[in-house]
Amino acid sequence: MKKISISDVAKQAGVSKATVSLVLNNKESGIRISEKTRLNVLQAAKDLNYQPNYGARLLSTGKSCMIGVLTLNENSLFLSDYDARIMRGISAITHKSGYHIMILDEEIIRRKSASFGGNLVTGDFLDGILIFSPDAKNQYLSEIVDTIADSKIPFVYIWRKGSDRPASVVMVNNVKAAEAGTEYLISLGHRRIGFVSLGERSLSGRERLQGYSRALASHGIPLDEKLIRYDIFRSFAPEKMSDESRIYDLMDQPDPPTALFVVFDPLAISVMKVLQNRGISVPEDVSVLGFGNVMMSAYFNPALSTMNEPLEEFGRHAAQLLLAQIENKEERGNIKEVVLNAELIVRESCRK
Amino acid sequence: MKKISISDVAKQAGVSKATVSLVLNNKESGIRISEKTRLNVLQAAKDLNYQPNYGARLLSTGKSCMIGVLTLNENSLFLSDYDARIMRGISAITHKSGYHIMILDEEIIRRKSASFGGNLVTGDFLDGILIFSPDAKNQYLSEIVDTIADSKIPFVYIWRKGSDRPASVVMVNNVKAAEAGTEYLISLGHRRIGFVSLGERSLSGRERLQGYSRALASHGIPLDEKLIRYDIFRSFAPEKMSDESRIYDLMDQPDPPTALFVVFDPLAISVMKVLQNRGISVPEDVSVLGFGNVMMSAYFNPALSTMNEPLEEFGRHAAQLLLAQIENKEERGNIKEVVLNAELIVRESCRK
DNA sequence: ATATTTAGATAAACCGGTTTAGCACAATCG
DNA sequence: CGATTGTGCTAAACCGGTTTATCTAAATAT
Repeated sequence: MKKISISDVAKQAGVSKATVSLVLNNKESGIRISEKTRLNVLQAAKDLNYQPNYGARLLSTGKSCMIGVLTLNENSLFLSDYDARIMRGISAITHKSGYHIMILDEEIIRRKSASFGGNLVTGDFLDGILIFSPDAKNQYLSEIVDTIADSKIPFVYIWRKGSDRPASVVMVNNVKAAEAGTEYLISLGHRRIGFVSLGERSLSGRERLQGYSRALASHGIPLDEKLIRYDIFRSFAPEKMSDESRIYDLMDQPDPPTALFVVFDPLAISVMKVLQNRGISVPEDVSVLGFGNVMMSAYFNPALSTMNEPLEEFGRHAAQLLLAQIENKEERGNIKEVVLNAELIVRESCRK
Repeated sequence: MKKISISDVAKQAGVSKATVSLVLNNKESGIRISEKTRLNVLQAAKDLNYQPNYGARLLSTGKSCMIGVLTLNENSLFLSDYDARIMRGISAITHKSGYHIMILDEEIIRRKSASFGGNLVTGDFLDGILIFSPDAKNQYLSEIVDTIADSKIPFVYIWRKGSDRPASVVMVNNVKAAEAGTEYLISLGHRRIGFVSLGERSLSGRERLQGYSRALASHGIPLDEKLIRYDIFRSFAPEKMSDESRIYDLMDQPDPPTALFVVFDPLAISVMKVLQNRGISVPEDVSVLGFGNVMMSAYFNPALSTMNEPLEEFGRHAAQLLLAQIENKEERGNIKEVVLNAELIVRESCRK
């Protein structure tokens, strides 16, 4: 039982391949087809349950209707619901326009092998690419972006401009969000506010520090280096965490913070857990504000108040920017920046 | 600047297209190429930075080296790190073999549209499909599986056999795992053990109930219906949760449970949170055992003891089964069942 | 009645690979 | 030395669509 091809349909309908193709794609090209023939072809296609061959169409049109989503955080895309929310935004848009999504990783792009379907990027397969820029400078990124840019496939950055190659980008205003978060803590009456960050290489961590500083400054609160901590745990995954001492150290100071602004929710939760186990209760003894609004933040006890990044919207914007480029080729090079704001979600972890 | 095609390489090397193709794919076919020509072609390909066109190759070989991952839980694949772990297992295997992964959803498969790249399944694009069977009977599933099966694309089920159409499947032994978990609670000295499940339609919930019952039976503990709860919250997402009364109700009985076996980690965490807020502490007053080992279980305070499903392994097995079918076409129809065991992870939520 | 336009359909080229039958020539054999 | 075998390569068909220049017949204009 062979697959039905367009010729089969043509034969069945008593017309040519060309006619079938024209009818099935019914573009408003100059070419006109009589209603009778049209229905005839449609019927034949239906009778035979004809489905166009993807490869053939790809070859002749050069359009795969496929966009790639690239992440460089090894294995980390989808590691949390965080990325998943972005993906949902992306797929909402792409699916509506008839595009499919492919997951890419560094390895896929760099694979040079001519065999095995070749390289999706250089093989001119993908119609566009969404790049999740890593939070820290990544040695491979610019190399990979070069490959992509050279192949002329349109792409857009998510999170930040990830390389010198110009392209549209959608990002959060980290400074502003951190400022707003800090303002919130200040409005609650806190003046000794700790700042707990990821590694020093984290770009978003740095930006958020700026926002934090700015908020303090605008309320005349001096910035106290002793309240700032980077890389508090070697890893904040509870299974691997080892050095809780560095959070004790923060709290055991003479004039300890009454509130903590932690730059990433999972880290904030780890911190809360360490505090609780030390007998310091949240929010009674110390308030904790997170950033990111990861799923588990709502589940934790106390539920973590946090800055919510509008991730679905993120994905939607990114997809829209990309599709616009794919569809109006003229507009290429017309790069745009979309900056979204994070909003405070008040739950249970801040008080006073 | 047009893309380099195989003809360009042929011209450059002064040989025919056929020769170039033969060299580049260097199969051990009967056809032999002299070393001199081989190097010559290779050099030309390199000089021109030739990359084979994906669509052309797909058309002529019929192999896309692309496998689809289908989920029917609307928007729920990747909703948690849970699925992400399976994905990691899958991609570990598929990437090694040079396959790419595509995310599918119900909508993509059912889309009949001939335009827009057509239907990936019926368009004969995918080399194989992995189906995440939903936990409850799904009205669309069998319809979709029919489409897939009819198209002759090999597929394998993940979680359970999701339709009448035969195919290999990889699953957890829910009964055994629940039995082991319950045994653990019994070994801790508990005799009044509550069982908290998802909706009654949840298949895994039912299987786990069986295991629970079996463990009780084998220790001569009578099954007490009053200790069993389904659908305890309308939704266990904290933001939407409303009726905490039903968990109070469980604990307020004359002879309340001293331990709770909850069939899914996020639910277990919600339960713990409600208990804590009621002043019932875990594990001091009541032990809680979960199932699934979701990421946040390790983060919660107390860290949730739970039955860990070997999800990466799951993904790996599924991918292997699928690739085997794709590659040895003879072996089709040779369906296999892989049943994996969940293992207990002891953390902080059970005591006594 | 003839010239021109137009509607409707198609033949054929094309996309860029893979695959196979067969060719030309060299090497080996009887 | 003719016959056979083997080596190295290629021409050409094929995969299944899309696209465009062209053709025919009917409709309209002159």
